[in-house]
Amino acid sequence: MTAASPETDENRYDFRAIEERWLPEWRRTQPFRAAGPDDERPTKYVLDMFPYPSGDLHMGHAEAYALGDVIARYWTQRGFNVLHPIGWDSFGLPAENAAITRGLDPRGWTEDNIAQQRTSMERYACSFDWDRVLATHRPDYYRWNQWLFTRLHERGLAYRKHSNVNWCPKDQTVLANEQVVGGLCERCDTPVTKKKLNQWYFKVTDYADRLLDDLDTLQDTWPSKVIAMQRNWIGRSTGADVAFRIEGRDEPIDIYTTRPDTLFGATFMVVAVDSDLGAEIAQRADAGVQQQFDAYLEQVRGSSEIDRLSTERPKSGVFLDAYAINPVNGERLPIWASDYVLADYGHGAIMAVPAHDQRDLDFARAMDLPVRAVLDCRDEDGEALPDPAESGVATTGDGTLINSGDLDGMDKVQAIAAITARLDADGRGRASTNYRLRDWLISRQRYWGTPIPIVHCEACGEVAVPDDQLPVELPPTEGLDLTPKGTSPLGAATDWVTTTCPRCDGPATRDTDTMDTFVDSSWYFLRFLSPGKTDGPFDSSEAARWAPVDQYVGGVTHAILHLLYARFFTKALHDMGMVDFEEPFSALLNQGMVQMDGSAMSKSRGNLVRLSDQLDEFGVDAIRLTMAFAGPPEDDIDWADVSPAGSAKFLARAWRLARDVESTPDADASTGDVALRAVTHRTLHDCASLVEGFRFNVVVARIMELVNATRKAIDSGPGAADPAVREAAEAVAILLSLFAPYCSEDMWAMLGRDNVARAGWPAVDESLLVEDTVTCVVQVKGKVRDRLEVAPDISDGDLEAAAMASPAIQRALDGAAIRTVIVRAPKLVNIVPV
RNA sequence: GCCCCCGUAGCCCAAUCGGCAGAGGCAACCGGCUUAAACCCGGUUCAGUGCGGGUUCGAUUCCCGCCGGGGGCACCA
Repeated sequence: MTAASPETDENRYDFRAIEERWLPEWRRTQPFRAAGPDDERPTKYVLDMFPYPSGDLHMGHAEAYALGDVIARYWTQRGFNVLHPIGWDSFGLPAENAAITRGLDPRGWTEDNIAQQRTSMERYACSFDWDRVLATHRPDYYRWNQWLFTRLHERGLAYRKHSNVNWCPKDQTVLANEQVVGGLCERCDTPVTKKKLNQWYFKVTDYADRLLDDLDTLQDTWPSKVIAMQRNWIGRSTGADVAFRIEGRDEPIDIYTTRPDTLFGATFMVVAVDSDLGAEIAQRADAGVQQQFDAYLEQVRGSSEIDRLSTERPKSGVFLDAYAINPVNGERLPIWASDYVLADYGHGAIMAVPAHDQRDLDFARAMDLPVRAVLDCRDEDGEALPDPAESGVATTGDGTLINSGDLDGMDKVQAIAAITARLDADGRGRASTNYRLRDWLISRQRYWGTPIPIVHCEACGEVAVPDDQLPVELPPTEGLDLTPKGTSPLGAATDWVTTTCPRCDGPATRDTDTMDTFVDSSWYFLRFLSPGKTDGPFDSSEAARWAPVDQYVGGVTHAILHLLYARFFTKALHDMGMVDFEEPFSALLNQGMVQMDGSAMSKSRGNLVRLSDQLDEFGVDAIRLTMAFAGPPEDDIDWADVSPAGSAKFLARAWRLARDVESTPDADASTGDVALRAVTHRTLHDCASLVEGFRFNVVVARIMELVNATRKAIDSGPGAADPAVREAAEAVAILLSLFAPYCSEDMWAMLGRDNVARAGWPAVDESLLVEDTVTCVVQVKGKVRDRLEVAPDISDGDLEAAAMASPAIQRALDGAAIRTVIVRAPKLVNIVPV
């Protein structure tokens, strides 16, 4: 039975009363539990990116969940068994910072926020399956992070290495490459520095090609922007490795170049100052050179990442008093060390071709090194481009080879092929591919994260914690100083750190780093499928039934980080035989951000709009509707431009339709007013494809039209007792159930029915979609001169005749001879006079 | 510097094989209801699509070049 009988209602729309009526009802009935394997309906997995529980929900959440809910509720109405779960990405720095600054327990703080957010989500009428909630900070979740880590470790995909890492001096922790934005810490905007540390990595680079190539399969279902960003980020480039013999060194040095065709133009070599190679070559030189090198290295190390990133900065470097031999012409090339060559890309060394590379040219001019053009480059008019040595502008385009021995006269493509083949034959080089993408640094020197399940044993080395000893739970915070100090706070938990080796039972210590929280979110979509499973991270049969995610919804802020990592995990799991698909998210919708007066909302800007205030003032439905109606979902919404009051007014208007209906639920719609029925069925028909195309703003506009038409039918048409009016009002309730759950449920109850969310999409009567006449536009020379009402199936010939017979057309033609007549029956005729 | 997206009424936005520039809303104004106001109801005003070319019988739509806004990458050899 329904919660309250509509007769007791006041005669006007009161969103507070309506919310109070239905919220407890839904809490009790849990209408959005996903059905089990016995259910015959096709499945649909709709997933919203799970939130970080940093406080209560804000306007951004409200937008994201409103849009995700439209999709989830739509597929439910279409007869699908929908899985729409929610959880919390609950490890991370805010909890730890609250612990430090306010002395709060991170667990308690986190759980309190989760409870608050959950209450708000329920009020917001999110159609989540509340039986599947998960939170990544709970041991029953992060246990499987650890389990997965050990599987990756077994396969060599999780490894530890010493290297220069990004370091945030404020958070006192390392950062992944992806978390450094413009040389600043993504979280706190502190300039990032470099530090040499022994850290854990996931070998994402092993998957670089697949991560790049499989983007093609997402072409039609992911925003092109996100695909472009991922392509950019992976940054695959093809070229060649070339081996240069070094005087006084046994082993040659490999360099990587994308332009082997310019090999004859190499006039010096540059090694990265912070590479092992640079140090080694400097060491071979005399004390004076060494000293210069050391001083330069120190200077480079001390400069911030921002300085280093500035491309306008003058080039700097040190000559190492060493020489390389160009394999194609035997020339001696001086070797320099500089910071413009990166240690961790390619081989940390380059051949410099100043004539045809701007960076090399800048360096050559600064250090007074020779420049030799080996390409004859021309502009569009065939004029020779100025000599780079004179102009200071490198010619980086294509050109005909010159000064290149027997390669002279070739074009770029021919020369690259020829020289690569020759080097390969001589064993001095080979075709090669490089990536901008680096391995994913996952260790963090912080407390609130998943402990890395590794034990360090003097005898056995790194030993993975066996499955039966997982989870390695975080020690309590009591007695731990969580203040960032550069080493993990877990190191101070002596009892926790001290352990025995799982392999030899000897004394051992636990690894004290915790995992990047992006590990947590890389596979959570699989945990939702069997959140209570205790003998594995997820159930394979459930995965086969639901996964991959059919529709993922979230902000574009995660276009690179989270989505790339989740894709990597999925591919790794695929290779372990745990899932049978290679991409986690079949379709992706990025919603925009909610702004105020043209800029992001923030307390400091003083333009913060509080969600709870908006909900109190306008009601949940009006806010949800406003989010959907504001514009295309991927566009940003400026709250100053939209009208939640207007949405509330519209909902009241829709609600009154149901109130005014005078027929009973068994009324036969087919006997109703045909004109109104046509509008109803046309709307239902069009809205389906509009929702599937994420054109939610247009859907809302169409519902508004239907409401207007129904109102007119009641007030000045066939009247409130006509069955078509009931049919229309019911269609409005069902359509509105995607956007305004409370209002539509109340309408549905007034219409004498129960549970609008499961009402089902009404069958569209195709015969009502055919119009009996169409307005045909008749143009003379492209200008509209007349309109004709014609049958939709009129022939071209009849239509042309009708058009020519029109007095208005004859007047417009004014006796002129006719050159052509274009007929597009039944909508248009265009007559073109001579 | 390279790449991607977007410019339609005062504002948010429609116009989906190139075919009547306006579906919906906000704001403004007028009228009805009201003792009055709000609510509600009805109605009206407002752009020729950033600019310049091109293709076409016909361009908001396709092509080229600019201008303006947003975003990504950027010393990655």
